[in-house]
Amino acid sequence: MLHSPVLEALGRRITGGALPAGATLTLDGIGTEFGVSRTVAREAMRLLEGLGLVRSGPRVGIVVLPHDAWNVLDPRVIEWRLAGPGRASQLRSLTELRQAVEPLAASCAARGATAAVRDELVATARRMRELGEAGKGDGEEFLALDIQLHELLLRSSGNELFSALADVVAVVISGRTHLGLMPAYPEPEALDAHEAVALAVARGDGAAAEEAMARIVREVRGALGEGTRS
Amino acid sequence: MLHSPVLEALGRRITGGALPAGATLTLDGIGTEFGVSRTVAREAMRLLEGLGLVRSGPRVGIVVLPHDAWNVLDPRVIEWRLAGPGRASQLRSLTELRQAVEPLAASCAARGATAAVRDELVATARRMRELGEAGKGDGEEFLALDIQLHELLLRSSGNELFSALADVVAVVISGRTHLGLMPAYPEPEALDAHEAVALAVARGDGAAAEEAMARIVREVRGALGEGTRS
DNA sequence: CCTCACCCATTGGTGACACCATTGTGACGT
DNA sequence: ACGTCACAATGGTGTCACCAATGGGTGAGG
Repeated sequence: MLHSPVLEALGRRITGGALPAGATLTLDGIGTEFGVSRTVAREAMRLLEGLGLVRSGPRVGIVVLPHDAWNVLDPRVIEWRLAGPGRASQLRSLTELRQAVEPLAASCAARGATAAVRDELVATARRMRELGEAGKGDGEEFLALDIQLHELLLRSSGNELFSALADVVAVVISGRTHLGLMPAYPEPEALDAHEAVALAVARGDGAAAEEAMARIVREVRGALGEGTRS
Repeated sequence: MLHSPVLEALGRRITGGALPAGATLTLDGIGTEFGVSRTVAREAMRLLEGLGLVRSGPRVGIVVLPHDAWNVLDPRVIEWRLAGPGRASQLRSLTELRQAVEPLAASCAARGATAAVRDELVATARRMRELGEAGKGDGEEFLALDIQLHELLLRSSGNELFSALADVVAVVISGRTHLGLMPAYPEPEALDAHEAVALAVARGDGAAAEEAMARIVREVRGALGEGTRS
């Protein structure tokens, strides 16, 4: 897979704004810049076209499209934008999406999760409380548990569209701690809410799970929304 | 653009289940079947790979991946699955996603929409009521208005991720009437709810907009959830 | 029966080529 | 001076023939 370098570089360059909408590229240009043949440049370009980042036509070359034509829900586009400038804005959009999706996903999981998943959820929440109360709320282990809990919920929702967001949510959560936005001692309410979700799902109480998850996401949103009012 | 036929055909075949997970293809096979060169077969295959439908490697050919590896949020995948068997299940998943996203989007739109959009929303809702009470709830014009209202809301939410779902929601809505699931005389509650959303957004009342939109989507879900209990 | 090395089918990547749509330019006429 | 039309340059689209790399099946050997 030799496109990776080309695709990655171009994708990041476009989503990062280094190549603004309306900028044009040529296959030969790409080929010579990356020291790669026309064919692989073409394939990378096709992928970019599939992501809605560019449009190509004879005589005009490869034109960068405005951001409202992008497939902003594609994991690759999300990752690129999360890595470039505008990371904060992207994080807010994603958190808003989480706010919409995760409560309902939790409610669905309360109806559809297997017994094994229910057990794992409460065990995870319990472990999170232990670590949090030990002042390790900003550590890798706490992060891994946090991700695991949310991923378990989304994947057990019985809705493949929610499951598809699990990776994205994982990236968002890890982004928050790696950006140093997590306190060593998490808010007790956050710990309570995580445990409440797990327990509600375990006993099949969809409404309670939904409400507790809504509390979690609201807290997350408040934590990173400070100062960046749109 | 010669990949379109190949990409479309293969995509539909895979998402439709005609090519089950584990099935293998070869570039030469694709080329001869569609009367196309290896290069374009390769590019079509790259696109499919980008959608998570297949994986390709030397000596192994192109293998179809299980459905949990698919980019189920990609508009093309959604369209293909909506056209094939499993349309009903896909429709339920999408409606669940709408249930999660649209209420929050309406709430955001109440804060962010322009004056022009607010006016257009109430005009659209009013026109829907007229048509609905005239017994044209299953017609093309009513459908167009319904789509317009939801699209305006999503696009005015100020969240690009919600905006990206506008096309999908449009397809879902149109799918419902084209499948003959819309009554000529819509439920009065549905008409009321649409108007309530428009008015709430117009006066900037996010909570009311959210609540009214939740009513709409709940009604939709009930309408197509009958009989297909999972 | 298990292990391991080898073979070869099939993708990955390259370069050269013909084709054609689009666009910009310039000539021509009014 | 301005509009129209035709032509040529540009750069993507599709094809072909070729070589390199890889990895799974196969068969020999323990």
